Amino acid sequence: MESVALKVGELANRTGVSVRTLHYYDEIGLLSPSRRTEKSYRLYVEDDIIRLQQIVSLRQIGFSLTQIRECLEQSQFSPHQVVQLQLSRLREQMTLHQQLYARLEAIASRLQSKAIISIQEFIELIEATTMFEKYYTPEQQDYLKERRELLGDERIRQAEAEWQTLIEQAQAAMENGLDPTSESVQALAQEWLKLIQEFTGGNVGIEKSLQTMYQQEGAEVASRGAVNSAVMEYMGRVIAELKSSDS
Amino acid sequence: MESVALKVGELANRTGVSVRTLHYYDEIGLLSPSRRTEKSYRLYVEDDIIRLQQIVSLRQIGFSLTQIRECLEQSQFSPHQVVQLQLSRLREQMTLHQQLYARLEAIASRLQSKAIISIQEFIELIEATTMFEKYYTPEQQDYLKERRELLGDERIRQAEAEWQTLIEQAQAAMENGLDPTSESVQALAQEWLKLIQEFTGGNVGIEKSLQTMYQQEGAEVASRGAVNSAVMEYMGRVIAELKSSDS
DNA sequence: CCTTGACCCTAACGCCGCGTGAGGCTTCTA
DNA sequence: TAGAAGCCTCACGCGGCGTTAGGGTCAAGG
Repeated sequence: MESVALKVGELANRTGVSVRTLHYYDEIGLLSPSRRTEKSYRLYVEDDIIRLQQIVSLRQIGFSLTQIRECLEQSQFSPHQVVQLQLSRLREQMTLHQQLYARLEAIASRLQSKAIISIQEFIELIEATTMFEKYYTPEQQDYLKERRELLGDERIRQAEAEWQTLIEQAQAAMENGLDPTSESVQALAQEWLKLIQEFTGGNVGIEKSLQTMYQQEGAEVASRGAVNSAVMEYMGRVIAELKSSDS
Repeated sequence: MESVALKVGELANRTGVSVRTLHYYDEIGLLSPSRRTEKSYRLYVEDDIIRLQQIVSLRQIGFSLTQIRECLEQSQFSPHQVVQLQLSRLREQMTLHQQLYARLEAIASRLQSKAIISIQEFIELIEATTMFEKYYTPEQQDYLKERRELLGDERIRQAEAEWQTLIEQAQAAMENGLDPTSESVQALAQEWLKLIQEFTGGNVGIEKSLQTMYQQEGAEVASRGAVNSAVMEYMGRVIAELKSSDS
């Protein structure tokens, strides 16, 4: 039974760890071979190999090299604690990733309804999505996602075009000083409310969140430049009129 | 309406981006302020601020600075594609994390049944866990986890002690050259099988996986040093004898 | 005996996205 | 007029190696 002593390359081949990694571990003093040849070739004896396997094992469960060092060199350390710590860190990471994933998915699904999109539009979409996260509860977000799928890309594109028209009409009405009680403006308001209804599915909570968003961020930001606050204020009056005459 | 022009600190305060980050973005040419004072203070005008917001938005959905640069500076690029790419990368990451999490959880749950544990034992536990992943299907792993919970920590500790005893007895029997058909050895084999049964719950697939593991890795590795292959071979013969006499 | 090719060595930069000083101006406030 | 606050430009540090670059060593083959 002669003593085994492997050179870096040999050890690397057997363990699947790269030569550079072994060099590095030597460099930082995590695993220095017990022996060297007279030409200073690294020679790893059995104990070194065992230590390497330990390092690899600990690396596999996501430990950093610093943690591994502490774990191997200090006799007092609690696996229980360290594993729990590792788990909680991982959980944090994972929830962050899940949030990111949800965001990306939301963006992806909305991208589908657009055929071609400019970078500017793309970024506005991202901003809108993150704004949504601020003002809608997760449940509301799920609900809205369902609604969008239910309506279909086709209808969404249509609705967006209709919005454009409605906003232009509202702007024109306001600039022409039309009375909020006038018939044509009231009809406009009805269309306006119908579109919102279609979007919210009549969900009151969502309408409230939408209102909050417009109040907090201002009409320009909330609508991403589609409408300005003057028009919103005007339409607010029109709608109030509509509702009071309604009752 | 005078032109807005913010100094770094002001911009930093308004956007929540750190001064250092703004410096860095300037350094790598991602966002260089359009103007400077004569004392070379950075002055960010409106366009710069817009660009910063775009950068922040893209960063929020996990884009690298390089990606952001490409996205902003090249007119031809497909948001659809990039988002899909990002999603698939994230999915990969997430499955890796989930695997890691499962590993850590498995280790944590087995740590519970040990009161105090040495580093060496801890590492052996890790190795055992990763070996399990190799030889058992995910379903089998779930099943075994359930079994362990069902048996309880107490019983597991007991069983491990019993194993020790059994192995010692088997070793002694072998060394004393006891005949595989002898009554005492046959009784030993029955205990042996009973313990395995308790662990596997009588699941045939799991017994097969266990066998495969012992064959592929060798008894010493598979049992983590608890038993050597000579004893395993001996007990194999004893058990074969038991089964043939059984029928 | 000499060459060739497969190894080995050390040293040092590169990655990514900044945080954190150090050392020295400028600008605002008391 | 001083001191605080804010600005500037370097430049190192992090983690875990990959990747040259430039040079020795060793066994086999011509």
